[in-house]
Amino acid sequence: MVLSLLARHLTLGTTSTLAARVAFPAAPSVLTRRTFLATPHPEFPPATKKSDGAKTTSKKSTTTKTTKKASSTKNVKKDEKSKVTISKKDLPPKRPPGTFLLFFMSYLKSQPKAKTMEETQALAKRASEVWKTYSIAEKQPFYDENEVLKEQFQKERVEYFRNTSITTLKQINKSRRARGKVVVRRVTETPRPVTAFLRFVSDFRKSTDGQSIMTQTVPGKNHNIQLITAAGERWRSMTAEDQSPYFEQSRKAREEFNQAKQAATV
DNA sequence: GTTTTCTCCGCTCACACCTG
DNA sequence: CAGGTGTGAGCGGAGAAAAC
Repeated sequence: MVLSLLARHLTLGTTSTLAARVAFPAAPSVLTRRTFLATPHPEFPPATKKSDGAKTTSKKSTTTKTTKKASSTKNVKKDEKSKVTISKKDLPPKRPPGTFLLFFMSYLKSQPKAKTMEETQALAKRASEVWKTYSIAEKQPFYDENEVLKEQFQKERVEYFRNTSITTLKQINKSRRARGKVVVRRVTETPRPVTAFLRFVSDFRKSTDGQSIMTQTVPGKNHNIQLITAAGERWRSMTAEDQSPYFEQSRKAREEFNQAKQAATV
């Protein structure tokens, strides 16, 4: 299992061929590779998520949850004031169907229509069986189609966030939260400038100390957490003089960011 | 709601700082 | 004072279509 995950990662870095994708079907493409904070976070966690302790899980902490809930209630009045009617065209573009779904749709067209729920389920099962027997060459057209659709989707999404007002997004998210769905997050085209400490973390990562931490194996502890913890200790032990270049860089970046923001609003 | 597979993304951890 | 900003590995789950 661990080996297969490792192999998957190694493969991802160098190839995006169909062969690799078929060998490791769940592997995301290099282009769409995402990091936690590069990705916008939900303003509010999904209602179903719960904390189960300090361990690394996909659950949200309860404290964050309650405070977020409180701020949500606080904003209700504001939302009502700026209420807009949401039509279908205001909704964000839908994700494109995956390779299997593209195959599934074409498979359904080639089969007699299902008359009952049981028949539909049987069709889905048969489709998956057929899909599994397909060779790489036979799957290729579906991967190609999916690539085209994905590219189109990325463009549409950028366009959508560029043209959709905050009021509309708030209205959409209000409805989504009510249904227990994850909120739609605006994709920021110009991320905020990096802080002094984060600039230091980036340098620390490249340093010999940082590199050695990343190659150490401590069971149950993420390399990255070790690295940032060590970076925090180092940061606190640094003199103001040592820290000043980072603060200076941060200050400059912030100035530029603010200037660009001002220029954009004029 | 149910079935299928695949892709994408939310979330976790640590840290400090800054903005709204 | 919450949340966004950077780093990234890795897990879990939502959502995509179609039929009823």
